[in-house]
Amino acid sequence: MGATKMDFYTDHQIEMAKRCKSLGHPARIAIIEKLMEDDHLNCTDLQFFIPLAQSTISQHLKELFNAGILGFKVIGNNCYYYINKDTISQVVIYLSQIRLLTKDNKTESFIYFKPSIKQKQPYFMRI
Amino acid sequence: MGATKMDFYTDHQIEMAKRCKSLGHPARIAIIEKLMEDDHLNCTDLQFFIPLAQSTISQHLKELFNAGILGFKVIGNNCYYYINKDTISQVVIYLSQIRLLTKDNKTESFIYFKPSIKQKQPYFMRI
DNA sequence: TCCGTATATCGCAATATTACGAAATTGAAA
DNA sequence: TTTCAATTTCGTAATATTGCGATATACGGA
Repeated sequence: MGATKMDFYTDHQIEMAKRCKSLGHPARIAIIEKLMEDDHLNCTDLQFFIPLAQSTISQHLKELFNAGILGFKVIGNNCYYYINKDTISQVVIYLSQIRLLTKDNKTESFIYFKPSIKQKQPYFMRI
Repeated sequence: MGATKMDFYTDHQIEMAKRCKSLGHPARIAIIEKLMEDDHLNCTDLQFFIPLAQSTISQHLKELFNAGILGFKVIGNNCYYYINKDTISQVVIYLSQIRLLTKDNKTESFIYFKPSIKQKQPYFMRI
């Protein structure tokens, strides 16, 4: 279908997914890395660093803004986006909690190939 | 087009985007939260917690596996996925660096509405 | 061996995303 | 006022994602 079923999930799950999703495109990662170096780049400037049309970059900026990852300021006719550190922190805290609260899996395992399944990596089987 | 231009980006950017993208769906967030609580759930068990078809859950598990977020073990006929803490750590470290290396924007600003633009939030204008 | 369970894969339909060029809007400059 | 530059929005085409049912494969037990 392509349409995500939304009625089951919590607001927090939906919010975290939206934030991660907005980071889930290499162009948007590249934009963030550029803005990290220089917070005085406008949409036009970013065209020189990322080989996409200006309208496409604008769309990516909008998506990052809608996810709360970026904010922006208007100076005259120029629009300067900046990284919203608070939002990044929230994602970092969430993922850190996932990592911390996940139990270590100390079970011994050995490599086991399940022949029918076309995975690129082998299965690991616990005895 | 719908097809991401890939030739420009670094491997690291593509990898980070892939990892974030795999976290960018509420069903996959919900799966991870369940696996965090209990690492002994198989695909069939997850159906009781997440209202999606088994084939759909299997697809989500595969995507998380392909992004390196999950690993799995086969015991008999059951397949137990577990959270790959190392991968989560890598994402945490990457985002922490973004946050740390981003300069604080101390410029004063005031709220400014640009009437033509249908953003939900006001623009901020630096004097 | 045959059957049931678990799971990945396939095929399909509906929707979303990505990308671009063109058009519209605004502020600033001429 | 007219023009220019910056940016968002629109329209459109190509591709990707999401979700489901059906199917195929493998394992374990009867």
